[in-house]
Amino acid sequence: MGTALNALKMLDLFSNSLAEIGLSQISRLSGLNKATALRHLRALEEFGLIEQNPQTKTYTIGPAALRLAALREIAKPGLEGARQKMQAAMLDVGESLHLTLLEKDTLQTAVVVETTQHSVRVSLDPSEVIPINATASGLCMLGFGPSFLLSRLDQEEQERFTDATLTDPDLIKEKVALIRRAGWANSNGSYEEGVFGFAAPIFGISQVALGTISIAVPDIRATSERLPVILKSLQSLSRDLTANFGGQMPETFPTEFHP
Amino acid sequence: MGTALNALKMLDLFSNSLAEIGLSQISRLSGLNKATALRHLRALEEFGLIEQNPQTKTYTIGPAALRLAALREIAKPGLEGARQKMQAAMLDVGESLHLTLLEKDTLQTAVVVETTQHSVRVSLDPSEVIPINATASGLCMLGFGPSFLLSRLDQEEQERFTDATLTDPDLIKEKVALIRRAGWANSNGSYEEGVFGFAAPIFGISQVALGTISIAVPDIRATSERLPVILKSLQSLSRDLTANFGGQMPETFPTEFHP
DNA sequence: TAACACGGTTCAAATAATGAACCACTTACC
DNA sequence: GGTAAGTGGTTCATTATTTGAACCGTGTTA
Repeated sequence: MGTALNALKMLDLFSNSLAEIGLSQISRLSGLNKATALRHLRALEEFGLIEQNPQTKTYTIGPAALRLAALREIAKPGLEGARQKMQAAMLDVGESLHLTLLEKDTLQTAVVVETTQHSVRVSLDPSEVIPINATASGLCMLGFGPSFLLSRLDQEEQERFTDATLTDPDLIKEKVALIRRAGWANSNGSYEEGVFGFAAPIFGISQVALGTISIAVPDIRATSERLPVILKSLQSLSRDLTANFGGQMPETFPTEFHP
Repeated sequence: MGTALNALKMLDLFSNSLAEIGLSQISRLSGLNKATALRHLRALEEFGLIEQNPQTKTYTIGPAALRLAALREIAKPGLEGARQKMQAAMLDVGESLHLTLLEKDTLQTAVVVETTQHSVRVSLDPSEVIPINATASGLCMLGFGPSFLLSRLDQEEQERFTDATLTDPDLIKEKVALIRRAGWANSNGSYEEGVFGFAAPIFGISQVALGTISIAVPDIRATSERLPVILKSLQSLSRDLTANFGGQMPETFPTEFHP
C-alpha cells in the first residue's frame, strides 16, 4: 500500500558512503522495476527532493531537503540552537558530537557536528538508525527514556555488531542500572571496533529523556586523562540541551559525572 | 500524473506562518479529497516527513526533513560552511542574512540566518520562491546568473508586489546594467514595504552566479551611515562564499562595493 | 565484433488510488 | 437541551493510475 511511500523509500538508499546512485543501481537496491524507479525519481526530482547530475546521470538528494529542514526548524525549534552549543563543545573537547532524538519508537541522529581538530575522527551516518543495545546513546535512552523501550528488550532479539555488543536482555538491564546511577553511558567498541562512545540524556518536559547527546572518540584518544574533560563537557551539554528543548531534569539526576 | 508528487505537494502548504495544519484545512488548501489527503499524510508520516501532534491532531513537517538535509549536505557540501560564515557576518552587521541558490530555473532560499541583535528584524520564509524582479537577490541573479533568466523577462509578465516593484522589462534591464557595474544589487521596498535588501552574487565554477547572498534591513536602520558597513560585509561574503562553493569570480568583478 | 551494462521508453495488464457518503465526536449558539 | 456546523477519520464500489517485461540506442569492455 502506498506508491508515495515506495517513492520516498528510495531516499533511504542514499547514505554517507553512497551519496550518488545511478538508475539501475537504485532499481536493484530498492527492488523496484527500473521503469517505476525512474518515474518515482522524476516525481521526487520535480519536487526537488532528488537531483540528477546532468553529466554522470546519477541521482542525489535534492535541495528541497534543506527547505523542508528549515520549515521543520520553524515547527519544532531548538535544533539550530543545539547545533551551536554542540559546535562550541566540539571546539572545547576536540571530538565529534551526535545529538539523537527518539522519533516514534526508534532513536535517530538529528545533528552531527564533526571535529575539525583531528584527522582521525568518528564520522556518523545521519541516515542510520541507532541500535539501542550497542551504542552509548541507545543504552542511555534505555536508562532515562520512556519505559516501553526497556520492555521491548525481551520481545525482540538484539543484533550483534562486535564481540563487545550486549545482546542478553539481563546483561543490558544490569548495565542500564549502572547508567541510571552514573547519569551517563558509555560504549567501548560495542557498535564499531575502535570507537568509544559517551552519552548523556536530554530530558523533556515530563523528566523523560527525549534524546541523547553523545561524544564519539577513536580508541587512540580514549585515554583516562581525557575522560574527565569529556564527562565535564557531556554533563554541561546534557543540562544546556535539556533547557534548550524546554525540558526538565529529574532531581535525582547527578549534577556531576564521575568515571 | 504522479500520486507521489501530489502527496509531496502537500508539504508545500506548510510555511513560516502556517506551521501546523489540520486535516480538513489541508484537504481544502490542497484541493485533494479528505480521504486522499489523509492517506497521503499517513504515508508521509510513516516516512517521517510529516508528524502529527497527538493532542491537537494537527500535522507538521517531520524529523525526516533533518535527516535528508544532512544527506544533502554530504552530497553537495558547502551549505554548513556557508551558514557559519553568515553567522559571523550577522554578528558583525547585526542584520538578517539570506543565501539563495538557483535551483532548476527558480531562485530559492537555502540558508537563513536571522539577527539576534535587534527585535525589529526581517524574517524570510524559507518556503517562498524569490521573485526575480522584486528582490535584491533576484535582480543580482539577473545581472550575474545564467542568461536565460534575462531572456525569460520578455516572455513572462512580472508580478507587482508594491508600488516600487519593477515590472517593465526595459526598466529592469536598465537596473541590471547598473548592478553589473556596481557588483551589488539593492531593493528598496520593492518586494515588501519597509524592507531594504542588499545582495551580491556567489559565483560558480564557470564564473556564472549560482546564487546570491543578501542582507535584509528594516527601513528604520537603512541609513546612509550604515550602508558602508553593509556593503563591506556583503563584498567579503560574496568572495568567501564563492570560494566556499568552489567557484571563481570574474576578473571584471569589482573588488570594492561603492554606494 | 560481440557481449554486456547503462539510462530511458513503450503499452497491455493489473493493481492501487479515488471520493461521496458516512460515523463519532466536539464546539458554538439560540 | 437541542441543533447545526465544525472537526478527524472510515468505508467500499468505481475508476484511473501504476506497473513491469520487453525493447531501444548508446557507451564500455573483452
